[in-house]
Amino acid sequence: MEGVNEKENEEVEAQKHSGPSELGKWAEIQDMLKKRVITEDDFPWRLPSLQSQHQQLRYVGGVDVSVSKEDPSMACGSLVVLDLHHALRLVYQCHTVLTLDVPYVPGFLAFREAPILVHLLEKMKSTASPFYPQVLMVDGNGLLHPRGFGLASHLGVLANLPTIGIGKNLHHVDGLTRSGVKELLEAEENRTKDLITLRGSSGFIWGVAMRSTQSSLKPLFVSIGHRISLDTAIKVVKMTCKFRVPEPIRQADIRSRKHLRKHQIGRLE
DNA sequence: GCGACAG
DNA sequence: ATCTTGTCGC
Repeated sequence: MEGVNEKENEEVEAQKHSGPSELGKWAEIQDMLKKRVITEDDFPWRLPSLQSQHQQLRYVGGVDVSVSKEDPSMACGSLVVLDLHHALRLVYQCHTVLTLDVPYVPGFLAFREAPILVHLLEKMKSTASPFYPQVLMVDGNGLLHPRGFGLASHLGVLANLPTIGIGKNLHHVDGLTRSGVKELLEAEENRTKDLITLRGSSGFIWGVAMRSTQSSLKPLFVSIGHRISLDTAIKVVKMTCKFRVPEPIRQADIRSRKHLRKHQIGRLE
């Protein structure tokens, strides 16, 4: 009977940023699209192995959006594809500079970034490039999200592509907190483990905290995006980690930054 | 009531 | 997210 729940708080918050009840509508859209998420392996390829007469995973994509600090309405979205068969060599990259009007609101990142990324994917698909990604890594969470539908899942459903969510920070959900996870990682029993299952107080497994490199104390937060199981997602992430951040994400990040700077200098007066 | 809150 | 060079160490 107390009408003051989290949803309403979000709506109040929304009006400060995106107009009346915007967040409520966004949450409805998320709940709707979430019904289409597939949380098991759903693709024709297999993980790379010595002998396999099946199609193998080879082209792994990564996406990122960079924003200019001096002009927060200016952004650059990037899509890169790396070749798993050739030491993660870059085989495709595409960038688009545009103005952003949608603000960043925690829990609603997709409404800010997904349209840009969908555009990049559609553009690539229309060229019939042989490098179209078999799986896409996204800088943002998948199931690890207040409503179980973060950017990686959102993009996966819209593009109908297997996606993996990669968070560099934990988004608090279901009793999981940064300090709590930090203590888990430092617990004696987990000292040497590189994977910590993120089980919330509800019992649901939201993803894993992963030490992607031996030298990295700070974990990566991996979750299912769409059309892939958590186990497979973890394996793909491990295969692409030269440094803490997996190469597809890292390359997209580096290149979108660089592209944005170049674009700004080009139109500087 | 206050704080927390992916990028 | 963004501002940013050098620097400490394997």
